[in-house]
Amino acid sequence: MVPRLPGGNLPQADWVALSAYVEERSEWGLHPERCPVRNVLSHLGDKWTTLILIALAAEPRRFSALQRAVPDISKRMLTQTLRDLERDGLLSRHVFPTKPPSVEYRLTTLGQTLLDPIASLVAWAERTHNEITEARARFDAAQP
Amino acid sequence: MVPRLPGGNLPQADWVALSAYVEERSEWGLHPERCPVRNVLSHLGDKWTTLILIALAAEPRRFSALQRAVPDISKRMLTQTLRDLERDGLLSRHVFPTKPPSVEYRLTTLGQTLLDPIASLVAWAERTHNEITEARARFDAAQP
DNA sequence: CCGAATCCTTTTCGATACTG
DNA sequence: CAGTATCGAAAAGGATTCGG
Repeated sequence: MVPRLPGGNLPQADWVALSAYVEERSEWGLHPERCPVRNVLSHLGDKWTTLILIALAAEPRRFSALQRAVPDISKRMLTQTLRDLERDGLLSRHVFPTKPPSVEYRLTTLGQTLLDPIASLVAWAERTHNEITEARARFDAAQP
Repeated sequence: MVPRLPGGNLPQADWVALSAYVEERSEWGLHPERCPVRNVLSHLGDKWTTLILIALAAEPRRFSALQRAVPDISKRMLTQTLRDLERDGLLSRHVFPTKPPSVEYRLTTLGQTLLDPIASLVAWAERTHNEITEARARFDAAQP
């Protein structure tokens, strides 16, 4: 049994895919660990991961270049985020034995495949951020 | 000047869109607040928002139904997440004056438009989570 | 230049108890 | 049923210092 469309005007592919996903997993809901979506989202969920991936979209960059691309990240968080991404196989780290040493980070093939979903999110954000800002203002104005 | 492709085999649309985005904003980098992407991502970044949106993809649900769909969320976080989504205009809240009262949440038109990017992410997660798990194991095994 | 280590603050979240 | 209020634990993040 396919549930009815919420508004009646949404492209099918989106909600069908998502509700199918939820239905298939209804035995254990969206439980943590066993659920790949939870796993991935918890990753992209942190403050910096997606920004680093975006900064590496066009070309490999060095540590200091990444710091300039994301101006308000600390060295600590940049190091940690890069390590996590390397661990997941989304980027690779290349050390050049210059003096002083330089280190380059580049997306792996796997990492590049994530750019498509991210680009989709970014485009959505640009399209809708005015509308969202207005919605927030309305909501706050209606509050006692 | 368009930067060179990292691997040489990525579909153009993705990285072109993203690097264009970064280049355009290079004056102020990806600074917080002024940057819609930061704003949106910080939202989807939290632990529950995306899961709630997925749970509402197919049909409107009541508070308790949402708790069943996302079994490990607390009432506190469910309330808070729903409020934030309502504030952003992504879902609407409908109170039915029954006894005891029931409250239904449904995606707005704006909220529905976010399902497309989310579905893209979910699909990516399903495609790649095996590969990511293996990458993690390799990385951890290589560690002293 | 790149990053590890330490300390400390802020934010997020869960448990519990209580209300219309 | 659908929340609110309060508290404390835990995680995330920032500042600083040090080293290869």
